Amino acid sequence: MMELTRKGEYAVRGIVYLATQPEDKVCLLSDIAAAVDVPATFLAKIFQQFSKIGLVKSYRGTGGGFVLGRAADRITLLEVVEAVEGPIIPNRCVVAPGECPRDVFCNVHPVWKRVQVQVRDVLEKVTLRDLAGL
Amino acid sequence: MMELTRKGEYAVRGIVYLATQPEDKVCLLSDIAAAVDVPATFLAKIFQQFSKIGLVKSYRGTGGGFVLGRAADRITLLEVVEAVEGPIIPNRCVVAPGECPRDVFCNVHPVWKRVQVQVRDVLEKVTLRDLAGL
DNA sequence: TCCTAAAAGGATAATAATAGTCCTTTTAGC
DNA sequence: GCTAAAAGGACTATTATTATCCTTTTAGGA
Ligand code: SF4
Ligand code: SF4
Repeated sequence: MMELTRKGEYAVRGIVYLATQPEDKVCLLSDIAAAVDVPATFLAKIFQQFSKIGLVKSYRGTGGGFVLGRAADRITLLEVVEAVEGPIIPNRCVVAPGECPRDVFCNVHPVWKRVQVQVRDVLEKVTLRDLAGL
Repeated sequence: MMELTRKGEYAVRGIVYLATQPEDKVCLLSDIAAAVDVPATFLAKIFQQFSKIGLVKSYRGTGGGFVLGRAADRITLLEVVEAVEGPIIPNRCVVAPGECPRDVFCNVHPVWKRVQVQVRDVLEKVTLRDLAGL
């Protein structure tokens, strides 16, 4: 239960690797993929998602590649994970009131909410700089 | 991400309902299923899992049904969830050292461990008695 | 002992999600 | 115009989820 998918795992690996590189260095997707041992075509999709929301900046054509969209200490693990896995939702009822008709009287509901807060809290306190370990 | 499956949700609903009943009352699966709005055939499978590990006691034949295997305040939400969803594993590397060859130098690894601890902690502190709301 | 109630177990099936691959298109540098 | 590299789209294989249905076992009661 609550397992990160490969996609999520690959996403973290890839962007953490970027964070270990000099911040002005434009990295090739193929290099990143090789370095973190992820299928390049799959990682491409992931970085496209990152790019759309500005987590990374991409340059096309010769000399192109990727750099972080912000300083490594201003990107949290939570952002990275949510970018590819979607929001942290331990149970559908936490997403919005009314999702489950039982939520008005349900005592379990607040527990899932608590789980959500705790997980988000852990992930939010970790930045790419922490993970790069420099 | 981290979403409980229907099975898990149904499992919680079903056993919480049992906890709201008088503790010596043998409840029919069909009644439980109707009360918590879950397909009876599906809930049957879930309660079979509960039964195997003693979370509920089952009686077959006429007058049969289910009762809690222990007092409601001695069954935690964690146990219930893990019974049907398996252990709380935010990422494969937390299950055992060596699962991922990178874990020796990986800074992300301990974060997932922390997530695991936090989630387990929240769920462990809640018992069926709390959830039954009596 | 036979009938009926009820859970246990097993097989199967439809749908959705995951984990990719491959090909074409766009963009940019030389 | 050639080449490098990311972006986008279509497609596929595998696995997990969400069930349903049928048969078997167990037990109670007439
Ligand atoms: S935990 Fe309660 S509110 Fe949430 S989905 Fe389950 S029954 Fe509904
Ligand atoms: S978080 Fe680190 S140790 Fe865990 S699977 Fe990913 S790379 Fe491996």
